[in-house]
Amino acid sequence: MAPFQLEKGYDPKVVETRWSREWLTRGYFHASPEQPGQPYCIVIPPPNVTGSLHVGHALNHSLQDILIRWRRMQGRNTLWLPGTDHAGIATQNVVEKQLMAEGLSRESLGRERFVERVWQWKATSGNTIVNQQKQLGESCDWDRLQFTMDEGLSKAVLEVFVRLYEDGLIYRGERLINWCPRCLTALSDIEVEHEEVKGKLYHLRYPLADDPNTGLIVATTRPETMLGDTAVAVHPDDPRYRHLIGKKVRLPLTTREIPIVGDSILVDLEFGTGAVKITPAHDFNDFEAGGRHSLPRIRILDIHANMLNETELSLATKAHPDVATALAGLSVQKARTKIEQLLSTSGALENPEPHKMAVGKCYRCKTVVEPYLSIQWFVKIHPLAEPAIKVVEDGRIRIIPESWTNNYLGWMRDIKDWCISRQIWWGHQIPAWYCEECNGGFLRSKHDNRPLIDLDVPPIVAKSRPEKCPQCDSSNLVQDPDVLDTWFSSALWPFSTLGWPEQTLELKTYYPTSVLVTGLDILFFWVARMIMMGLKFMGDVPFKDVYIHALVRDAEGQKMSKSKGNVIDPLHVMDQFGTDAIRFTLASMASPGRDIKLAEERIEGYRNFANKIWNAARFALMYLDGPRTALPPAQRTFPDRWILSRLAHAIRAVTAELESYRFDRAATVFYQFIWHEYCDWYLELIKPVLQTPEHPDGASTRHTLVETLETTMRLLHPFMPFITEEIWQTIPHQGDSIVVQNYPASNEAWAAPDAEQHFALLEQTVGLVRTGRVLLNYPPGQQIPFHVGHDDPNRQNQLHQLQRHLAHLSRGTAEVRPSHNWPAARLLRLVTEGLSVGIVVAEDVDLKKALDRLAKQIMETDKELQRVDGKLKNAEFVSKAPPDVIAEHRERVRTLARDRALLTDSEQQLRAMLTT
RNA sequence: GGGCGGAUAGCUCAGUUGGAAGAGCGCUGCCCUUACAAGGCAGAGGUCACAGGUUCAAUCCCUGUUCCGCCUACCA
Repeated sequence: MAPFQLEKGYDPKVVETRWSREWLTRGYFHASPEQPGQPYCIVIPPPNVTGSLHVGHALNHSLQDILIRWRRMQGRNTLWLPGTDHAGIATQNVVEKQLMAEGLSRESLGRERFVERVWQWKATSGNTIVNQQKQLGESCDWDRLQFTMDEGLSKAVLEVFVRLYEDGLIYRGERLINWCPRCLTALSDIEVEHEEVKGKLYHLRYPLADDPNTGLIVATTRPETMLGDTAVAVHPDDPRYRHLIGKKVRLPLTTREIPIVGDSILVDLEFGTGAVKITPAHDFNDFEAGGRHSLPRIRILDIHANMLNETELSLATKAHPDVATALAGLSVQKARTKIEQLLSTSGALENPEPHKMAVGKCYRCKTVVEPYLSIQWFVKIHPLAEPAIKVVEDGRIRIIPESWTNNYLGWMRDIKDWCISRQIWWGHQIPAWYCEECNGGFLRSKHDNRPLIDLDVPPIVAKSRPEKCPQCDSSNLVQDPDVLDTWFSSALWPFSTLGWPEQTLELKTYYPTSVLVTGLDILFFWVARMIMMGLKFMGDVPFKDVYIHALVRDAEGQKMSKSKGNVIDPLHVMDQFGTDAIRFTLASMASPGRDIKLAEERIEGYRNFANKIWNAARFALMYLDGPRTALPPAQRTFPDRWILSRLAHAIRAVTAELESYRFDRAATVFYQFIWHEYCDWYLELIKPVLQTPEHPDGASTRHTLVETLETTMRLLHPFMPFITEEIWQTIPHQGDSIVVQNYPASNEAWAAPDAEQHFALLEQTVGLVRTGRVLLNYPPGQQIPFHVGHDDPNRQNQLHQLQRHLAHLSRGTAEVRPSHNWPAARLLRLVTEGLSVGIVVAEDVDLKKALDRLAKQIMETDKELQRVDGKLKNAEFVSKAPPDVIAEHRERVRTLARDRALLTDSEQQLRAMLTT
């Protein structure tokens, strides 16, 4: 007796709400080091606390959940550790926008109240994404949800900072850094996105100091920085200019004279005019060159990337008074136009030419960043990078797909020191203090009142605020106002979340984690840094595998973005097609090394797949009344033995694909097995048994039906957790939830090569009959009489055994006997590979379609025959190809020739029918 | 500028340790056959980007070319 009935169509909503809640209530996802089983741990890439679930998360999280559910069912001690990232700049921007709407600003609030305000915001809105993750069915251990600014994780950050400082791997220095004039903070190199734009290459004429009638033409894309020039460089081997090295030029618009230096690194003989202006305070290369030639650095821009005010400008650059007036306070863009005018008027501007160039933009707000001279904190990265290179080279960390390995190694070998200080308020404040007493007081910034601390002021670095200055005992200490790069705390994620620096049981059990699943976009931001920090502080890799998945794009291959309006909202899609459908879609499209172009039709297709599964379960439930007997596999009916064999194959295949992270291929296996093998053939094959009361095979067939369906649900569960749970609960089963059942293991006793062979013949025969039916315009419902036969006596014998199935699946009455015994008249004969079927032709049938088909098949057979025979006639092929290949070709020629004869025969008979 | 990946059916993509080209969607025809029309059955559709080379045999291996993505980079 079926315990429940299922609705006619699958309605995901009710099912999903119920089970996602139920799973959590029952605590299935809670992990504990005491649990048995080999540990399997994944830490989630913590999404920004400001975020909401986008389709990239959906992909990333679906893949992890598949792995986690799979391993959990395999009996591993499984932990999927969730959390969110405080996302310094991004979050600060969100809250600042809110303040702006209220007519406030962070400066007006002050640091303390602002940070309080962000925490408030986090408390009310910060869990959006977590709730959405639960909706997606993610089987994270939510009891262990972490936030990068939680107390424990902050403790880890302090510990790491202090130890790196003590090891000499963190230092404070004055450098050119990437500055975002909108976020008003430094950025690391990788936080800058480069974009190619059309600019101009300007030619400026700098007259020689001792011979103003001659001069140098320098080429530049940024004429507005010329007031900050402190030298001009030429190549020391350049015959055009070599003699000028050591002389001076007069810097236009100013009263300054600057030297001409020889520099073979900065100057490319081939490019531009061969002469380059050097502006050490506003260009990375020029900064380096300035260092090489001990040039002064003249800053002409303020923190907003505007020109300094009139006084500052004239003082710093010795610009002519009218020039300083004209330029003061202008933005870079406006200053460029103005300078162009001024130079043009003074005759120093030569013809500019169009020029492609890359501009850097802030990855958070897309504002053009400026190279900016300032004092920042840096991580000395090479000592950390070296071991991180080695573990990948040695295979202790495997990157999948492997092709990204070189990318990683290349970047790591050329890595630059990491600028970790940010001039924002939301984040981990740098644990460094400065003594105001010893240093005679600090100036404060006009903008936000931060103390301005010179490079020569020694920091006191400690995990907590020192009581007093070790030099002078003063308690007048000022903490460094900067906070750390968000990615600094993220880098510690695999061990900080497990309790480090405490030596917890969790840390011992789950570190190193098993695999890190992530998109390529944060390979350098995050993955590389986790590897470095893990090796440094845990002495071991943070994970063994790094699986890198694709980026999700829209159907046209465009990057999804709000401004383009092409964003697919996973929540909307989940609502429309069901969570299982979107999960399965993303898994099926996760082919390595290729971006995902996501179209809604695909999701719809897998919604249909879910519905198909649902109806297969309904079918099973309809026919489960009556006893069920478990016979040994070998004693079961042909359809049962066949489907068990195919199921065993599916189990092997899915497991192998999961082991190699081929989610896409696993999905194909499921689709093929469930839809085409299980539904299209198996369920059809057993209908006669199920629909016959008291059928002798009934009890065993019902058992196999349940057994295969139940196993398939467990096999599929990691991919489609909701529908499989719902069906599993409805059909006969043991246990409380599919979540905690064993994952199917391949069963050798199920393998039945003979049944598979029988099936191939059955499928081929039924296919031919059905084709014939269409050619003769017999409607699908009409019973038709037909003959079947095979050249091979073994096969002929198999056909006899299959007779009932043939008749049932072809909807007709089957006569099995050799084709030479068939009636000559009124028969459409179709032939493939020795197999013949003959379908009785009724009086009023139009034979044209059938004749066309026969003619076409004869042609194709001929073509193939020629091709294969041609190869066999090639002496070199026969002498050099392996014997089994040659034998195969010979066999093929024989079969084709036979088929051809029979087909021609059939055609003639059909034509004869036309004339009678 | 350097590196990587891609080019296979109308579309989106699998695949081949080299030996008869695959799926899904879409399309065409016939069917509401008592699990499913979100369905069933049958079918059409491809010199596997181009040019060379290796081989008995290349969609697959090698070289070059073109086009498209991505990463990276200081050509002022």
